[in-house]
Amino acid sequence: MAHSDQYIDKLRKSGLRPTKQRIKICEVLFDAEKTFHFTIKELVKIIENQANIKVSLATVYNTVHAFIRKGYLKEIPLNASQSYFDTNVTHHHHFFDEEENKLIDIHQDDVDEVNIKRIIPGKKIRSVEVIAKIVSDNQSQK
Amino acid sequence: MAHSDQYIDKLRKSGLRPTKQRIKICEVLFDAEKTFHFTIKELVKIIENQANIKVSLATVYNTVHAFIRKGYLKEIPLNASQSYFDTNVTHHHHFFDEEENKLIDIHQDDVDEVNIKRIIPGKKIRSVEVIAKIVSDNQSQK
DNA sequence: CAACAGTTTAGAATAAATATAATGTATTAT
DNA sequence: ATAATACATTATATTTATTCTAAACTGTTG
Repeated sequence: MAHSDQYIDKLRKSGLRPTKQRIKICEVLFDAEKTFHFTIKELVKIIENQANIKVSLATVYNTVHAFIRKGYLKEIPLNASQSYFDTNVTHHHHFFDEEENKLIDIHQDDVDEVNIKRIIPGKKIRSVEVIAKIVSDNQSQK
Repeated sequence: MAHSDQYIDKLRKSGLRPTKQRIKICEVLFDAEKTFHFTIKELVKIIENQANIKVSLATVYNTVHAFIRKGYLKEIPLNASQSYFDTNVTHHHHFFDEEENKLIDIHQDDVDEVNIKRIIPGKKIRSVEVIAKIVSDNQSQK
């Protein structure tokens, strides 16, 4: 299976040995047809449902964070009670639906390059993310 | 004191009665020469230092959230273990220094208008925020 | 001054995230 | 292969931010 090799590669590059549990996590994260957003809790639930194997919370946390460090996952900047992660690591942005508490991807092409004129001496920009909060548009009413 | 009247006004408009504790919170938040960022913990510490009066955690949380609802404070979208708030409610953006865990304002004029081409049916954009994560620029090294 | 509505508070409850320490598994050198 | 070693996994405990709760308090009104 070609996928499996990729997972092993990702794990090794993240400084982790390829174990059954970690490969299972990779399958859920990187085998999906589409990229998706998740919280740790949701990820654990998905694994539990699909799985013939038990993976502990701690392992999930550790593996996800190793992938974040390495850039295989992204954390979505959102002040929520739980952290949101994204398997889409390409440069893109988000709508956050405040009423349904749902994230929606905005493709990079749908947002003009964000041009920041200010610079901080000795620092460089590692990433730029746009969060657009949306709500129902009840323009008709009132 | 003219300031005091403003505080009472803000509290009333937020659906809160003007009490000693709440006015104290207003003083710390809205009396500063410059706008600033804070976590609840930091806010409590500032109040404790300045104060002749004890204000409980619960009161601080409740009051801050009432102000957020009303738009007198802004929550900064950042996936951190604690929530970050901003007394600057004008439209602006942030650098987040990942090494020092520090927020830096970016004035609206320093970022070109973010143009989002995509729309979500039935929804309207309530706010657009840019977060630029920055790290040390060790360009000299390798 | 008694009754009432709304406040404040300390402490308890909740929940996410992280740390710990014991047990389990894989790898290495022999 | 096998013993020795290094790394993993797990359940559980801990930590920390936030929210809830219930009792005590304050101030206003009849």
